[in-house]
Amino acid sequence: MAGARTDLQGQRPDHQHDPHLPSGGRGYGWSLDDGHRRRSLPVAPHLPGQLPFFSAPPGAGHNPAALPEQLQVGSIRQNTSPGPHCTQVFHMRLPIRAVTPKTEFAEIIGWVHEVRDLGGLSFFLIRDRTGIIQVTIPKKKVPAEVLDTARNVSRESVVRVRGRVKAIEKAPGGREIVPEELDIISIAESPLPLDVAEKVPAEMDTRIDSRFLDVRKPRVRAIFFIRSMVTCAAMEFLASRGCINITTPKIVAAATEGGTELFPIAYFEKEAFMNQSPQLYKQMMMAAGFEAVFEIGPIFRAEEHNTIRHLNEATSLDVEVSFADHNDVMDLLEDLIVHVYGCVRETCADQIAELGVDLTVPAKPFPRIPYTEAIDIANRAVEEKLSFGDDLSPAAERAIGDVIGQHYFIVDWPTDIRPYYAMPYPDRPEFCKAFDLMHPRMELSSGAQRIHDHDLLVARIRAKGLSPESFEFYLRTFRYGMPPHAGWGLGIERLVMTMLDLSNIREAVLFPRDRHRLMP
RNA sequence: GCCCAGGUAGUGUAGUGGCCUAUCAUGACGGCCUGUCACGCCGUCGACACGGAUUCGAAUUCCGUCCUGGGCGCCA
Repeated sequence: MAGARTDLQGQRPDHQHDPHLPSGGRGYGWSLDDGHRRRSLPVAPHLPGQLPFFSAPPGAGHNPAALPEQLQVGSIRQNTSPGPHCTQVFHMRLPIRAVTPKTEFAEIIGWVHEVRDLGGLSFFLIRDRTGIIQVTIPKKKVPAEVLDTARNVSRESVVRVRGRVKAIEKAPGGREIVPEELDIISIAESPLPLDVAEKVPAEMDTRIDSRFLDVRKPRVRAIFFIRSMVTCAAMEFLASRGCINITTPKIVAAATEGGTELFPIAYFEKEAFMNQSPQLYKQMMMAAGFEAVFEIGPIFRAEEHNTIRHLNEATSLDVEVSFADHNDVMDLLEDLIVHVYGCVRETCADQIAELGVDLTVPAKPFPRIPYTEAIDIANRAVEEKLSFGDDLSPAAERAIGDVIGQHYFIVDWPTDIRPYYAMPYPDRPEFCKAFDLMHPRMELSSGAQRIHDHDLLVARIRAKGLSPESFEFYLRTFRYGMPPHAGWGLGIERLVMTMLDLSNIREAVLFPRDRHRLMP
């Protein structure tokens, strides 16, 4: 490992700082093992259990006790566990956000966000995922090595800065570091494939080509921090409601539901497909007696669509609950949406501010509009009139969304345009207990009470022109005691997209898979 | 699958037959500058997707290829 040392670090006398790696057994080369540094560093910047950058800012009135009861589930909101966003897992350096005007001395590691050279004075903005800090270099006052390194550093290089913190009104965050040491840990090539400082915009295509750089932008990173909170909050919420977290196969034998196109793959000597939905498997877990399950996982659709709201690989949050009907699971879905919005609002204030969105928690209950009424509303607004049995066009969805102006359900769909497993109303079988959850912009989720009667299910499969034989692995679970059940599937990307008012669904996924893109 | 729009320095753009060895911004490089915060100023560098055609002359028109964006369809 010692041989790996490069001349970038050559001038540094302190061997314990070798950034090249975890020297054997003791963890990180940067661990705070030097007596002097231990003394000079501020008191532990990480309060136990604190989420350094997800916690609400001081004075923001973070008071879980004041929240409506339905929002007070679990620990994420209350910051009692480190959680997935905690920066304090490693102690190689101080997270930039933890450097305050009161900090005396700090060592930070981050990316060079911007450089402004004023001649005798130059400013470096150093960024990590917690924030940005200004490093000020008065050329006549810093060591010659620092000056030398500062001359050679390029934007987006990773640098280590160690120095005294000064409280300066004029500096961003009211503080800056004057370096005693400055090392280039990893030099960035130039020019950059896109401008991380966001002075010049980049097209989505360029951005995805260099997604690792694109997500360095604080604005883009904020989307994914929030997405993380969305899924964490949803999981926590569902667990609190007694749902069991399951995973189901993504490689399946047959086109199980008809309808959407599947991606074929080679599975040894057999043909197989990428699964379009966990639907059949989560229903099978009702037969297994799990009573309530959820899964967050990928789904694959081989449709050649080319729109800002479709992906060929998406993330679905699927829920299935026994001894429940469509109304019960709509209530659950509504509660989940409100909970997730609430969690994001409470814990991601910085990210919301970064994105400049107005994130209001939707009010319960969401209106439940029968399909026939939805058609009427749409027909008052759109040119292309819909008739009974038509699915809603994107224009119709938007027209209804404009009228309703908030999240809403469309209920009581014609049985013919819903999947075979949707439960028809016994007294009017042309309608079924299916629903869609709509955001004013688009569909977020669809679900239904399912058919739990074997023979009725077989009849419905036949009526759809499908063959019950190819569903035997599924149908047999209905012959040994299948409870009544209901459930839904929710598109995570669409949830994030509508929550943050993103113009393109690709913004809500790190590495989108669409009609043309397979890399990176 | 159908339709529409597009491809110009690393990035984002202007440019609809000669005014273009191509505009502006950002960037990189060099120089000046001690409180910037999209720092400022001076200078330099860097591009017309590919192939063919029309024309005295093509970034610009036409044809083909490749690539891209979007709408619709499709999408429980």
